[in-house]
Amino acid sequence: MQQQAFAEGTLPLYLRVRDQLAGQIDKGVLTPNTRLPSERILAEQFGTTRVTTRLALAQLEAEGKIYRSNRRGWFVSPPRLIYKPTHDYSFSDNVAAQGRVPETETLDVTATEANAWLATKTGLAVGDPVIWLRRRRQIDGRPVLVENIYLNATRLPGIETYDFNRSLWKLLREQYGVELKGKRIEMYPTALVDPQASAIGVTAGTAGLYVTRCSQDGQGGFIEFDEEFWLHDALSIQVEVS
Amino acid sequence: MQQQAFAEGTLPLYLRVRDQLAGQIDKGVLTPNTRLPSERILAEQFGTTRVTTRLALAQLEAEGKIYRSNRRGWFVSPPRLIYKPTHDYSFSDNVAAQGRVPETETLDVTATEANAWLATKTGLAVGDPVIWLRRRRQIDGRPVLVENIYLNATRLPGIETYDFNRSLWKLLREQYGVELKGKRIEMYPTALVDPQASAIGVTAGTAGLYVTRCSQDGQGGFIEFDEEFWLHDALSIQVEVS
DNA sequence: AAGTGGTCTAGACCACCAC
DNA sequence: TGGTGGTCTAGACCACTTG
Repeated sequence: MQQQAFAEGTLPLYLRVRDQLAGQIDKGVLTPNTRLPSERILAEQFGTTRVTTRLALAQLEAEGKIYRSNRRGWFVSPPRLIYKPTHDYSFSDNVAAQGRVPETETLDVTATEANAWLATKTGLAVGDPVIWLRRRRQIDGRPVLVENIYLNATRLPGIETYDFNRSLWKLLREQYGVELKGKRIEMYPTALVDPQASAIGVTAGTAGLYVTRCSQDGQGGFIEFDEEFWLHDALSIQVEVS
Repeated sequence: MQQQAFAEGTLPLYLRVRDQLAGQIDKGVLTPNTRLPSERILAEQFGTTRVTTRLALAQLEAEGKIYRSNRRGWFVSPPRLIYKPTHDYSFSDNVAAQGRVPETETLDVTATEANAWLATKTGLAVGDPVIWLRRRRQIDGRPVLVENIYLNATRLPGIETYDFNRSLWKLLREQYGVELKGKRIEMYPTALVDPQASAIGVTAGTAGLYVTRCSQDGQGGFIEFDEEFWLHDALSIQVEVS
C-alpha cells in the first residue's frame, strides 16, 4: 500500500495534485468558470483517494484559484473585481466598467431600531429608527456578496418605498441630494457562516472578507452603515490616499 | 456504525464539535494562546475520529478563532491587531500601543534591480537599482507577517547600511528627511504558499491577507514598495477618508 | 435515476518537536 | 523517546442537483 510516497521530490501528494491542476489553470487549459472533473474522476486520474483529492481542491480554493458551487462541482475562479471602498462607486457601474455583468437582489427591507452594536458603530442612539436592508449581489451570475445596510430613517424619510435593486448611492443623490463624504471602513478576512453562507449559496466555513463602511454626509451626519460579506476570491481592494 | 447522525437538530457532527469549542472560547474557558487538547483526545471526547475533529478545527481556523503552530498543536487566537495602512504608523509603535509586544527580524537585504513587475508597480524603469529587504514581524512572540520591501536606491543612497530591525518610517524621516505622502494600497485574501508560509512557520495553504503599499514623498517621487503577507486572523484593517 | 459534493469511519505511517 | 500534527488509504451513506 502506497503511503507517504515522497518520490518526486519532497512534496506531499496533495500538493503535487494541486500543482498539476494549478498548471492547467495558469496555462489556460482550464478557463474561468469551467467545471473541473468530478472529485471521483480526479482521484482516479491521480491514482489517489477522494480525501486527498479534496485536500488539493481545498488548497486551490484557499488560494482563490477555484470555487465550488453547492453540490454542482468545482469551477475555475474568474479574475477578482477591483473594488475601491473609499470611492462612491456604484457596484453595478464598477462591475460593468470591468466588462462583467452585475446583478442585485433585495432580500429584505425592514423598519427597525438601532441596537447597542449599531449605535456604537454609527453614533446613533439606541432606539433610533433605521431601515435595515439585505441585498445579494452577483457578478456574471455568481453571487459574490451579501450585505446588511442600515439607513438613517430620520435623515432619509420614506426611503423604504424605493426600489433597492439599483445603486443606493444614486438614489441618495437623486432623491435626497445627499453626497456621501466621510467614511470609516473596517475589514478583515474570516469564514462565512450562516446565515450569510446560505444566502450566497456556499458551505459554512467558506473563506470570506468582512467589510463595514460607515458613511456620513458633508456635515458629518450619519447616513448609512454598510456591512458586506464577500467571497474571498471575488475581490481585490484598492485604496489611494494623498 | 454511526454515520450522518443528524440527531441533535440538522447540524453535521463537525459543526457541533465546532460549536462546543467555539462556546468554550467565547465564554473564556479557553483564553488567547491557550493550547487546545490534542486532536486524538478531542476526537475521543466527542466520540468521533480525527478526520472529523480536524474538519471542526479547520472551520474554527477559517473563522480566525484558533491557529496552529507547526506541529505543536492548536491555540486560541488573540485579538486582531488594528492596522491602518494609510497612516504612517510604525508597526512597533502600533503593536505596543495596543498592549502587545512587537518584534522585527530582518531576514535578508539585497541590492538588486527593478524587474518588469516592480517597474509597473512603482513607476521605476526596468533595471533601476533597488534595495530588497525581507523582514518577519511578530506579535507577542507569534510571527504574523513577512514582507518584501523595495526601496528606491537612487533616492536613498546608503540605506542598505542601516539597521532594519526597527521602524523604517522613522529611519526615512530621521536620516533622509523623507515624509511619506501619497500611497497606493492594494489587498486581497489568499492562501499563504511557500516561501512565505515557511518563513512564518505555517503550513502552505494557511489563509492570509496579501497587502501591497506603494509610497511616495511629497513631490510624488517613488520611495518604497511594500509587499506584506499577513496571517488572516492577525489583523483588522481600518481606513478613514474625509 | 444518476451523479455530484458533503460527511464520516477506523485505521495507518511519517516528520517534527519537546523532553 | 513519546506525543503532536501532517498525510493517506479504502471504503461508506446522505442530501442535493441535474437531466
